[in-house]
Amino acid sequence: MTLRLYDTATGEVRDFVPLEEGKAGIYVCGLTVQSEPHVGHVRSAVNFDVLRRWLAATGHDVTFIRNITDIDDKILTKSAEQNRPWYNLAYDMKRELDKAYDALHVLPPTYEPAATGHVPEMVELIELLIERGHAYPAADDSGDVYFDVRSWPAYGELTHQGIDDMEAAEDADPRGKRDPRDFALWKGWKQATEPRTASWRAPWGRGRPGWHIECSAMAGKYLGQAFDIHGGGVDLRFPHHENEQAQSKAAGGAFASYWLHNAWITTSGEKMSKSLGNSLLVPEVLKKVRGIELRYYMVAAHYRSHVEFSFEALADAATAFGRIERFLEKAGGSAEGAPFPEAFAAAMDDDLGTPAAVAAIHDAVRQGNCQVAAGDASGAAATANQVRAMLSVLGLDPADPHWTQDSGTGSADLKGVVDVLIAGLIDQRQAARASKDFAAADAIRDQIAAAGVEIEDTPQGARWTVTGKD
RNA sequence: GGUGGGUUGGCCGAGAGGCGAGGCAACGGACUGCAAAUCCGUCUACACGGGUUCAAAUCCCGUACCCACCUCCA
Repeated sequence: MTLRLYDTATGEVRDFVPLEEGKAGIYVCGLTVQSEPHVGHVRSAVNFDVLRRWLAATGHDVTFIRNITDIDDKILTKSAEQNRPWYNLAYDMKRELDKAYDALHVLPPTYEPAATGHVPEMVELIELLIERGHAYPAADDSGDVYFDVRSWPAYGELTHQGIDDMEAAEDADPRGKRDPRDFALWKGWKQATEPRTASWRAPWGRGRPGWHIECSAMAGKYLGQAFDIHGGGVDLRFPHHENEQAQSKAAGGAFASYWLHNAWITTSGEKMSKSLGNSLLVPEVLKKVRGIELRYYMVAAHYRSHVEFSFEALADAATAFGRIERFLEKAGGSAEGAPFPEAFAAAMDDDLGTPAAVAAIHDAVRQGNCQVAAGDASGAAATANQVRAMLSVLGLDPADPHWTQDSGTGSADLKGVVDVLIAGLIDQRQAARASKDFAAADAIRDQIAAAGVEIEDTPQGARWTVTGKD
């Protein structure tokens, strides 16, 4: 069984054949750090995190690059409004983003290049494009440099569009451009309105890079002129990815073999976006559910499906995930070395079919619960190992230290203390039940429940878990 | 105007010609002192109108509605 991926460039599911066997190079467009991340942003990160984990789990040595765009128009505008340096705003937002990724257990990339750290590479790439006749300095004295779309016949191939069918931007300022669709590789420094710190020296005068050239330069630097997978949100297909590909190919590289695009999380039917102001910020959502539950909610839908966000559906997902957690608490098991059930591997290989993969997990949980009920402890533990192996691929193993450490230092000590206290109450309740004083037994159960601890009666006696909910 | 995606049960959400995804909720049963948890069962849906086929949620034609992109965007 080989991994098959839906390549948006060709519009079909294709076998994944890496350029170099056993390795995978992935470039994912990260964020422009101009405001706090919302759940849509982390969905994208989670989707590609799952891709990366599955590739690693199936024996690939993965190089995963996710960039940070830390200079652009919006960052400059916002920082001016807030009366602080642009790099301070970008850095603050970058830290917020890291927190959100961490809360969802999105693994850190192999490397996370920032645009401002790669201006020389971008300048070099632009020079090459000018040499090759695919770019030109603006005819006016703006200091801009544009990509010449008419010089690149394949322009539009990624998104299957003809240049002449594209609407030119209504607000496009044609000054200096040969074609209104030409896009900026370099933006000349506007001395009147922009800080000098946001400009760099270049053969065409001071300025800063355009958005698209950043990714071409950074992908080329860290993954080479040809690499395996390029990912991002669907809205980046055009213009961003189209332009990236045009630049990199015009410069002589093969660029990405596969293009993967994840769909939206919408709210009230519309795309969540900074400009629409309908964003659900990650910390807000995490007040209602744990990070692992939010991640489960995202993974339970296919990455190419639109998800209409609702707190109701999120609560359902949290309940469903609770089933899995309860089973693992009962059955134990370790995370090491369990093989993936065939249904799970087949689902993941089929264009990362996480919904079917989650269904395979639930099937295993049901089987494991039956083993627990039948008193088959070793069978249940073996099933639990499988469940944990599957969950790990999705970044959802509740026993992963990443998820267990966040209850604070000393929680292990605390658990020992609570265990003694609860055990005393459970003994009292058992005594009451033995003497058929059920009113007293139920009173104890209610008392414990009020503290957020749930009692489960089993043939081996009562066991307790902290639900944290009432 | 061009390009891409969608419409599935009470809800979320898979599937892509036959073999009832999965979860949540609800109801019934087993278990339990009663519950909870767990297990078993019930609820047979695919926007609309045609067509192809032994067989269509799936393919074809048409219609309606929704969303995204066309140079800020995960």
